[in-house]
Amino acid sequence: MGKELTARSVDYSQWYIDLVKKADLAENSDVRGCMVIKPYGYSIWEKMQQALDIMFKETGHVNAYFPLFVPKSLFEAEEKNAEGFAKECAIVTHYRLKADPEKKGKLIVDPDSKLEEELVVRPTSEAIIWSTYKKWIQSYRDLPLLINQWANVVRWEMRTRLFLRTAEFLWQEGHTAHATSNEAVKETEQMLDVYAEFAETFMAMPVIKGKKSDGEKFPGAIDTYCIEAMMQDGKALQVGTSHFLGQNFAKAFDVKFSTKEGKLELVWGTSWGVSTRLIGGLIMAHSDDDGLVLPPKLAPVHIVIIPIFRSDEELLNVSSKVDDISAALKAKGYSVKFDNRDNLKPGFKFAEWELKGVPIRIAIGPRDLENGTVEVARRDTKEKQVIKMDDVAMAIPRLLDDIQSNIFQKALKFKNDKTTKVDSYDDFKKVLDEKGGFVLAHWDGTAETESLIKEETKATIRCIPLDAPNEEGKCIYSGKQSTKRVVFARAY
RNA sequence: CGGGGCGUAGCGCAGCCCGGUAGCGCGCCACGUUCGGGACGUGGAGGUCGUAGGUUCGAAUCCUGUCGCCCCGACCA
Repeated sequence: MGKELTARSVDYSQWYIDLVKKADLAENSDVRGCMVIKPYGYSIWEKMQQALDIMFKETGHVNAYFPLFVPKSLFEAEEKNAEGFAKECAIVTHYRLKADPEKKGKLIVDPDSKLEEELVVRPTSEAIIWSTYKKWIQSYRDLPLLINQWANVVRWEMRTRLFLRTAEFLWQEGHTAHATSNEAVKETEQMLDVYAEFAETFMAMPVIKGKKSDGEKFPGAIDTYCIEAMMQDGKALQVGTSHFLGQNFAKAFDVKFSTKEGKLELVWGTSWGVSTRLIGGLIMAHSDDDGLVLPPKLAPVHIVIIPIFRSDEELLNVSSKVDDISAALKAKGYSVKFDNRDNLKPGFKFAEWELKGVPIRIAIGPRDLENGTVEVARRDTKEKQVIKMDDVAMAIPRLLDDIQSNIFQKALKFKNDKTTKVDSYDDFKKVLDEKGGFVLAHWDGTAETESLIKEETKATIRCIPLDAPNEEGKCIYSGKQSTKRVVFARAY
């Protein structure tokens, strides 16, 4: 990726794309706006899925799967939702091709196969799921209904960027139905907490939990909660959302239940999701000029072992030791890769695995065999130490824990250092241009002010933080009264 | 949809202005020397130059159309 670029340079965006490609995570597909996730990139997604899925199950959710296609009449049922997504939908209008009578070997859409009703390729699944929930929910005994699905969705974005915004992406979407507003709000907040915990514990990425302004919230939601993370160029990235839907979808799809008292009431809903964008966030939050830095809890390979050898015989000797070490580490549940390729020199392998972000590298050569030692190098700080072979199985777990927390602390410090309180519009603009990051400022709560600030500075209100203390102040733009600071930032 | 750029070997690119045997680097294959921080030598395989048409004795190169991609905007719960 070239030493002239650093993780925080103005060319961050290009640097990021290059890294995604060089680390073998993903590439642009020949299909417009779509992405091919390569095996190494996908394995990171699988690690994320595993961890999240456990957390969803622990909070009482189950997995199911709903159709990719949403009949247009269902899609338009919840007006705000439909309107919000209308401009970025792929639509199926025909179901058949036929041989082109004009051009041999070519196919055309068969005009006779026009669908009576178009099918929208889901940009999100509320419509199809709530139309199904109507059939599933009759009584308070059917509630709460706590379902998640792992799926792909399609949003026909004008411009795309690997992982951060692609025309098709993978995600999970939870859709729950509840008997009371209070319970649904609790669910919304609980899942936001799950996301925040996942981001901080697994991704080692500190986040701010908050609510979106009315202008930024999910179409069809009463409240949109989100977690916002900071990338190393100081820009914000929304990495998860949780929506309190009120009774909007229940109304649109006529989903009612009988209460214990025999009354018929509309159910209350939530939806929440995280996507493969998390991978982009992970990369941009931790990587350095040598490549990815993966937190141990999400690294597909925890430890790579690189043999140093001159001859087949030396490789054989090293290998037998490696087998012992590798077996001991695997027994503790770690993923271990023995890179015994004989066409590459050790230095090349070091660089390559660093590029891929493997947290720990162990090198073993003839010298180590003599001394009963190995060289252990950690990816995050690049420190190397020589330790006794017998100590490896004990030392590695500690080291991995240390790496996990070190990466988090580093990101936390960065986030805190790049978070600034400002009280005037001039300071606001100055901080955005010179320092970047999150800017905490008073806002009068109006959509007009929000959109004017966005227009003039490209900064958006990332969220109204849940933990913001009440504080009297004046809106930096309009000077009107405000009781809380909100988080502004330029964002991806 | 606007502004800019690019389609030539698996990848990255040169060649095009000024038409004349399709090249370079990386990677790949074989052999040898190397191997504790991105090795080297020798030999080899691999391309209808995005696509359609035109000009020409002859087109990667000139002309026209067309398709696609990338970057910057507009757009983006």
